[in-house]
Amino acid sequence: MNEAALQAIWRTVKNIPRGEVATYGAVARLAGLPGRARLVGYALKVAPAGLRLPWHRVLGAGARISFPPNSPEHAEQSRRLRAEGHTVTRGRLARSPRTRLDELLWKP
DNA sequence: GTTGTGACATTAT
DNA sequence: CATAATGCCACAA
Repeated sequence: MNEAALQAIWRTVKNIPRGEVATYGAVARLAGLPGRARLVGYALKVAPAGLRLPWHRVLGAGARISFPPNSPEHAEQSRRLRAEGHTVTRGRLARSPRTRLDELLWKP
């Protein structure tokens, strides 16, 4: 197992502020694990509930929700994102054409 | 050991 | 828009 990496990922996700979001790739980079986006998905999957991670703020490339549409997880993530002021359309965060994705992403 | 799968990303068709 | 090819790697079988 790789406890250190998981810890780094969990710590990073925990630091994403309310109203901000980050991609799996970005979280991996910020955690010092460039190129290991898949590990982030795994880390979130196995994260202890007690950590209270804001997992809903982690999106796929293009600000897309990485759960199948109509899945309970997808619904839950959408709900939480909307609760933080975002507009979710067809599984993605709404962004006007002029607003680049970078503007929505968490930049520490 | 190998193989298939997956909360992924990027680039190229 | 959709696929495919790579790269990545933990895990289960």
